[in-house]
Amino acid sequence: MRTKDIEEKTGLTRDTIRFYEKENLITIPRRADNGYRYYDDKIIRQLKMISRAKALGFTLKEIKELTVLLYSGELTPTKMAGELSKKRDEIDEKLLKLSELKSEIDKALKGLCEYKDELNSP
Amino acid sequence: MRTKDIEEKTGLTRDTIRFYEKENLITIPRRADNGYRYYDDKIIRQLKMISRAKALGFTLKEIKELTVLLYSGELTPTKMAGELSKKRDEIDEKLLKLSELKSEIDKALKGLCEYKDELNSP
DNA sequence: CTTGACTATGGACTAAACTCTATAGTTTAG
DNA sequence: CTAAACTATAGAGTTTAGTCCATAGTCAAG
Repeated sequence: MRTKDIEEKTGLTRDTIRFYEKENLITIPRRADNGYRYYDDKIIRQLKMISRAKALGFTLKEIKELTVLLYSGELTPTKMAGELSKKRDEIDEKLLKLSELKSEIDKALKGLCEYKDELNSP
Repeated sequence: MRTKDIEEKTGLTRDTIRFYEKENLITIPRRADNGYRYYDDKIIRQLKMISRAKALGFTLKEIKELTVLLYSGELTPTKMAGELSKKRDEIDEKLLKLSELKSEIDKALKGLCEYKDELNSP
């Protein structure tokens, strides 16, 4: 898959993807004879994961750690297990924070309903 | 509560809090006679919410919208309900993304366990 | 062949979100 | 009282994460 296609598929711009390649966030794509990049499925998965993690407030540094863990196969299984568990904990922390935020909004919405009910009550 | 205390309570630096004040992300704190800021509970709640939302990938612009919704009391209930519902949807989207990320990590961890099991199997 | 759409590159530029600097007043503990 | 720790300010400086620019090769359709 070439650059324009992958822009569409991932929602990331060419420049952003190039930036990620330069920062070693993704596997270096193979090149055709004309110098064009070809992105295989693995890289697409990486980019989708980056896009997702970015939207969740992970820094590129953190995301890089994650992609190394998930896609590079350079770590020993023991090391990987340890690091993945840490990442999992970070995610649980964010899940908690999101739930808290959601609760706050639900509370405000509930307050609005009660306010409305008061307006409508006889 | 004065600045150093609030730094500790929120995990945000003085400069960051000042920045948020300047950007109108928080209610302007009252001042003592000596010019020192005093932060009441409402502001502490605001700062904690900002800290949380920031860690979840919301931009300061988005966070500002949220604090207006939750803390300012300037919007009509109908408008508020609409906007809060939108924010709630955004959070649900992030919850989904987090779950997907967590699944990917769990899958990798599971793969490691199975790899270990294979090593240990007779 | 031509033209427009695609691709590439390196490096300059931008925006968001702080962080630091220089200066100076106030508080607190010894 | 003294010195260190606290507070304040405005504006300059830094970091992160892209985005743009200028240039030029390649592809595809007419």
